[in-house]
Amino acid sequence: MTGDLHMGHALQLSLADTIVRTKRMQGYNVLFQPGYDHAGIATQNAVERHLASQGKSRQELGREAFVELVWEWLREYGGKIMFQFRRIGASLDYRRERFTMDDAYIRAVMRFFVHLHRKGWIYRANRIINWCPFHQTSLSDLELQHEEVDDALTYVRYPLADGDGHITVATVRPPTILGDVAVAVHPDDERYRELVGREVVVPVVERRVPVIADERVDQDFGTGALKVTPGHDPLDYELGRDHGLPELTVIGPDGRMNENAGELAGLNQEEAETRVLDWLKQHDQLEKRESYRHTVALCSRCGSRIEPLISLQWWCAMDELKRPALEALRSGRVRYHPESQHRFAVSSLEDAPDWNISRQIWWGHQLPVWECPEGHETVEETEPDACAQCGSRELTRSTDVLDTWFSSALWPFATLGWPEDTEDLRAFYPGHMNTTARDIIRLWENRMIFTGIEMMGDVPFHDVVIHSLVHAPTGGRMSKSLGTGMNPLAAMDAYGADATRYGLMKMASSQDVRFSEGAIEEGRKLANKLWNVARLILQATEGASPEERPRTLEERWILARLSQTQRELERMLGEFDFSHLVTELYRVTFDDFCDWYAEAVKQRLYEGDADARATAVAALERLLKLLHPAMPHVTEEIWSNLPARETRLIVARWPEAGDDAEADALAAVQEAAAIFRRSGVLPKLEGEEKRIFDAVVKPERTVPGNGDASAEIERLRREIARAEGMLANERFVGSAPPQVVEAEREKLARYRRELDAIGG
RNA sequence: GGGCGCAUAGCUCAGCGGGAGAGCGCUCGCUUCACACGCGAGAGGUCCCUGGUUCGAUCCCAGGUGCGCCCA
Repeated sequence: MTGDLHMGHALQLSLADTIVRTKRMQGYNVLFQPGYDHAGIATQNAVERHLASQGKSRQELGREAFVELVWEWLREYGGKIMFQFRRIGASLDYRRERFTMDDAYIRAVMRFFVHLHRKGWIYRANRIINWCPFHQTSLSDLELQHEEVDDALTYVRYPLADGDGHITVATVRPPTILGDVAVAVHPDDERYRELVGREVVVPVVERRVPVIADERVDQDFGTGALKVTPGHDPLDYELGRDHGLPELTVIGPDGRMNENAGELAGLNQEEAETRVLDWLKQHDQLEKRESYRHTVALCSRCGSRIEPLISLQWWCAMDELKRPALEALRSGRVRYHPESQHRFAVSSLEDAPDWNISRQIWWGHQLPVWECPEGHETVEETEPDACAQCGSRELTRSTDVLDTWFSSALWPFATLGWPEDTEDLRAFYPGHMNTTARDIIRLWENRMIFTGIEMMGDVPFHDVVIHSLVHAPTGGRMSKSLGTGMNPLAAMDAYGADATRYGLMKMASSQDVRFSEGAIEEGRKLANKLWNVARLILQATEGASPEERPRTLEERWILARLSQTQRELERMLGEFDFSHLVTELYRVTFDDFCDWYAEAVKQRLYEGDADARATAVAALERLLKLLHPAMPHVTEEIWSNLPARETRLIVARWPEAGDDAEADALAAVQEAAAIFRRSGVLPKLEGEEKRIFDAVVKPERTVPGNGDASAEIERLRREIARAEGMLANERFVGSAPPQVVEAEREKLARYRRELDAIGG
């Protein structure tokens, strides 16, 4: 909400808007709805930074004042992006803007939470979670970033309790030694077999802990002996749970050593590490340190190193929710495009663990959970008068808020008035398509699907288009901090919004794509070409009314060609093949419309041929309509200069694709032009073909290219030899499909005709 | 370690069983009355490597090499 338009938005809007505009022109009742989620952590982070710059903290303000400050902040800085959406031409229904913190939306979120809680699918439990020490909140697995860092691997000797030797353990986090409750080895590991069941002494705290055996230990990591710290490592947490070990935490929510750390309590981790290493050196238990490169989890918002921590959180059980959603994916009721992303979405959902939905921040939907002094929990959509169990009136609301995605999951129907039964819901739920990037599949798409099925009884949409990730021109991730970010607003300044849309769609082909300024330049060229050919036609037709009255070959041909192209475009749109779609728009404009049709008909327009003029305006209209969904601004502007237009182009009727039998009717002329331009040999053409050839090629003023007749003869002879060779091969003629052999014979005949025509 | 994907013209990328393509860049020629953000022509490629299947492989299969992204 407080961000600027980035490449991802621009690409997504370009794709979606192209579909939306086409469907709207085709007569569908289209809803393309804008809005924002409240971006809990990101927004709170921004406001806290602002506070910090004034030397204040949210704790000083208190919760209520802080939340009010966030609202002020949003009023001041929020919503700018909606103007940027307009600028790129996204034809959203801007009157219907929604926000996940609207009162009505909050009611929907409360309804959803209470619904799941009553079903028993929301529960509270102590588990190891990802803790951001900066934001002081839990994070879901999906809100992390992973980054490679250079670290040290420390080899530490743990003496056996009975005084006979030691086990060496390798760790990247020495301070967690204080929380060790065991040392684990692999049961098959010969080196440690005899030690299983004995005890070792944990350094610094000098606690006796058992040596246990577990198959999950990686024998090849470090020394093959693993220190077990259930309080501070996810794998250790599982080991500890399965072996009935205590869960000891030594690092607190603030990232500092806690009271269990004895004399190290209160130190930050850097200080604690120094103290632990000193102790180890003094006691000759530090075997060695070696450099070690590994990936660590960071908070995707602030970059702090994530602290795995045992914490009491609210969870949403996934087993029941995901079952019908998986069924919808497997049956194709919801289909991700391309197919590879469908498989990814299915496996992501299959593997989805229970969802940590609580966050310890202030900005968001506060949980509808009230507690009485007895510790009873009352869960209601609105504040209850008394505890449901003991009737106490001293109720305190939970201080946790919900994961932003928990509320976003309701977007497809909460924005339409749910839980009220509204006309909008009946008209627009379920929707049809949704488009986003791959990393949003697990965060949002899958969650909208199971939420829609659970609350609405149907999926929220049927097609999900996963578009490419746009990378920096150098290939890596786009990143503001690396200076490799590309700004779509700058691209629009330099090339225009239509060109930017075109370029982004051109890039939307493969899974990952490098940002290419050339693609946007191509879009600008197309817009410019279109503008100029429209000028030609408007100037040369003197206000003629559009009407398709084809009298000549080039007119029958261009109308057939436009119809054929339109069918191709419709097919590509149906397959969400945007890259080929815009390429086809470029081709039909430059090659068909400008280079052939416009050149061929130009003279007749100047001469005042009424049929030619009416047909030219009509053909231009069809071209504008085909281009409009991809390039709305320039087409609308040209359209506004057209005579006798009945409406604005955005709501004009999509054309009916007509007969395209004559779509190749210019082939002979085009072939002749190619030969002439290469070789200077004038072809034998008559009647209309001759007239079109002369008008387009202008042989009297054309200096043939670098080739000459002999080069052309040479080329054709090579082709003939190749085709003859293939057809002389009995195994080819015998094994290849008949139509392939036949095609080869036809090509041979054509080459011979052409050779004959130029006198070879 | 697991998953997905990519390697084709100088660059960005299409094509994916029967003659190697586009746009940009480059070279050459065009004051053609819509457009030089233009028109026309041209040069430029062991289609990553090694095997296999096939009458035929850039395309299918196996292995290798080099990259990118996501997740442990």
